[in-house]
Amino acid sequence: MAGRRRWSTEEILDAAAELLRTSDADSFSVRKLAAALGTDSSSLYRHFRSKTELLRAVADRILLTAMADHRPEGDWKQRVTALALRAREAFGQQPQLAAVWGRYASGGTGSRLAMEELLQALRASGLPDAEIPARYHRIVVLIVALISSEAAVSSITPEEYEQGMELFRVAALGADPERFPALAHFARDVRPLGVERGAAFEEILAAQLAQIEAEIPPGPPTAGGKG
Amino acid sequence: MAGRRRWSTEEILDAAAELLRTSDADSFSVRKLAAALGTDSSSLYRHFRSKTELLRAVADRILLTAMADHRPEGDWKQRVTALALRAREAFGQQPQLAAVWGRYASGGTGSRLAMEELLQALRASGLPDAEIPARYHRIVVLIVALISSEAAVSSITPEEYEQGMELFRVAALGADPERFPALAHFARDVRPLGVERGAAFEEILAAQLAQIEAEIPPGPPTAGGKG
DNA sequence: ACCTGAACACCGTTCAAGT
DNA sequence: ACCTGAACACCGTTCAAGT
Repeated sequence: MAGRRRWSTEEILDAAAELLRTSDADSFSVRKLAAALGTDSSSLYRHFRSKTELLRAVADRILLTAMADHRPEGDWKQRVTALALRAREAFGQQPQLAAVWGRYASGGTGSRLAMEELLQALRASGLPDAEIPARYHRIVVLIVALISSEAAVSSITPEEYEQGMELFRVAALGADPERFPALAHFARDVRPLGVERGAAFEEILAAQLAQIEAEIPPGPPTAGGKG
Repeated sequence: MAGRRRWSTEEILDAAAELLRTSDADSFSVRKLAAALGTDSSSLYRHFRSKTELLRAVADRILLTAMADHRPEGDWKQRVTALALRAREAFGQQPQLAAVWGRYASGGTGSRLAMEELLQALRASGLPDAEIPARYHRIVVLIVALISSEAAVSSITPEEYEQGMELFRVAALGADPERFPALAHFARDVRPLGVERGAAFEEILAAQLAQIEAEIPPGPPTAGGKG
């Protein structure tokens, strides 16, 4: 096994995923990946046209892993929520992948599994087929935005975090009550981005799903009730 | 005027904003900014501790410009929507700034103006003061996520866009109907991220605001009616 | 035919040496 | 006292020259 020289595309993706998982913040690079594989960065360009293409493939792999053992449960809203939380967890501490995924989507098998589950959940909602693509699009835009934004915020360094908190404190607590009456009034209660974000994610998604539910025309209930 | 050697922080911010507005996608760099000013990049580090700090200051300036002539109109939901659309327009084609803003927020005067207007709008909604900070946070998280995500998606190059579209087409149109029945069924109707995003932004925000409105306790209507 | 060392054209940031 | 040229430690990507 030692001194191996040839690497399959699969092995490269695995190594990249591993490096992304274990390395700090934004420190992933093609050169470091090559070094971890004991080869030169130039040889990786035989497998991928660019760093983006490589990261896109890794992102799909992450999604695939997250979706592989996913079993839908509950009503359609619970299914969409569970799907979103899975994706969120998968990309949680991998801001670079979340950013790539957020910009280009992934477009592989992982992506297919996620698309399929979301579409199935929407079909189970009772929405007519004609209404589903627009709602699907809205949900995807929302989930991708929330996940990639959250990952970006979570990846700032402690120093950057402190700097941001300080700026926020100055902006809020130092606001002139004459010019900024509402801000001065709530200065001690408002929180900056990135603090206690967890709940916001689910609340925002729930509001979107509730809105879609309100648009469902009355009809026979779908199967799944207890009695 | 020619041959000037000293630059104020203000002038540097203006030059940076100008360079960001006119340069392509991700091509902004400290070195290019220094070159545009006719100086060396090292001299800029007297004014800013890091590139992030510089960009954060420029982002706040963008927000300040967008908010300076903003006059609130309509009911609280219209005010929040107008605010969100202003910010969206301001950061629209400046993905680097949107990314920095999305990660750290800006924390200057522009930020204050935006915070103030959002808080005032929420107060006008009839929500009790105690409920406002949590709703405020939800709205901020949502708007920042949508704007920075949209900017990121909009900044991909034409080649990357085509690559992404091709991946999406393969994933959707090539899906095996046995394994991916819903995806195969909707293959021609679903759209990838970044296509016709405009409507989704407003729909998602509207759903969130409707949800918040539903949480408002009954009370005397606020002023503003016609008759 | 396949692979890769070395190079190209960049980065952000620092600091010793200059004026 | 102030400024900055040159350097440090990196990037992603290409391609001629090697085996």
